[in-house]
Amino acid sequence: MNDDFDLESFLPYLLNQAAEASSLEFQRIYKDRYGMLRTEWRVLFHLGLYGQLTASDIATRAKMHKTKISRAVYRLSERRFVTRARDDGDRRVEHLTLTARGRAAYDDLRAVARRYDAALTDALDPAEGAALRRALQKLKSMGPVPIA
Amino acid sequence: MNDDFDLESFLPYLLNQAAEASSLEFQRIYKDRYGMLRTEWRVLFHLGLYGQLTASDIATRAKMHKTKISRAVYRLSERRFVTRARDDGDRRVEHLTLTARGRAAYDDLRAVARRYDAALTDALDPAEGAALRRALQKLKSMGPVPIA
DNA sequence: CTGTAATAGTTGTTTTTGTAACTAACAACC
DNA sequence: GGTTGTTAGTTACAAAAACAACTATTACAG
Repeated sequence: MNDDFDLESFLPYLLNQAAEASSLEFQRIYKDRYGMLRTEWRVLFHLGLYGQLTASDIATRAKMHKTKISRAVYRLSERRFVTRARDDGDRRVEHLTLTARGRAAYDDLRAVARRYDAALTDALDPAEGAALRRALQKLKSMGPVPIA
Repeated sequence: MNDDFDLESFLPYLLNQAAEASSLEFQRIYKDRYGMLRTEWRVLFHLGLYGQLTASDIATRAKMHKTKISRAVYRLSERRFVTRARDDGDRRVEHLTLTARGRAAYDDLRAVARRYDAALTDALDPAEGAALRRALQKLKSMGPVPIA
């Protein structure tokens, strides 16, 4: 029944499994501590890292759909993690900023992320880890691959 | 606003982005050609690769929840990609097999997957690709990492 | 100006997933 | 043989994601 194709080393499959496994515990933390969803965590991190941004900025940077961001921002502002401020020049756009509470959550989670990343990296040979990151960067910023 | 933490190289995030990017086009193919969902494709591949299996076998191998598999099997059998046969000894278990139609779909998609994987691999240095697969295997089969 | 297109963000509806509770069949122990 | 526990798989309900249509505002072409 078997042939030469190996599902376990098919890159899209393998990547998904590794991504899922490596996200699990971190997810548990931001969920348990702050009741956040994945999208919310991402928005929080973008604001923490890059400062004031608009929803569109985040959509572009994080490659997430704007509706997901809209809802994430809604929930984050509801819980006082971010504040929204209308732009004076263009009243369609909203500038998003972390509140003190939001920044505290970000600082906390960033510290966890750092330790978590370090722990993952430790499980790999140094060269392997470096190659992994390089390869992942290439893959993620690779356009559509021409196949049949 | 910035500090030394880099979101773009945080492994869980990076892995997710790479996984998503690298799955996109393959997903489009099994969806367009056979109207399959990700779970359905996975079930199909497991049956194609390992022959007759039960839902539980697949759940164990693919680390997917049994409800997902139950629904995937339902849809696959509805569309005549797989057949279900009760076990005589133990009437709780069902043996799943690909139909001719299912095997044809599997053969087709496996060929696509092979080409797709090759194309992805080509975008990487040979050593990089090898390190990537090794690292991903380690990550996916790594237990919970002890963090704060 | 004014009508048309474009952009920022939101809302509504449909799919898909996650989780928990369920049924049916078997096992095993007394 | 009758409880109690376990396993295979399904179903029901709640949470989340995907997709499309929408409002409000700005740009801009004639």
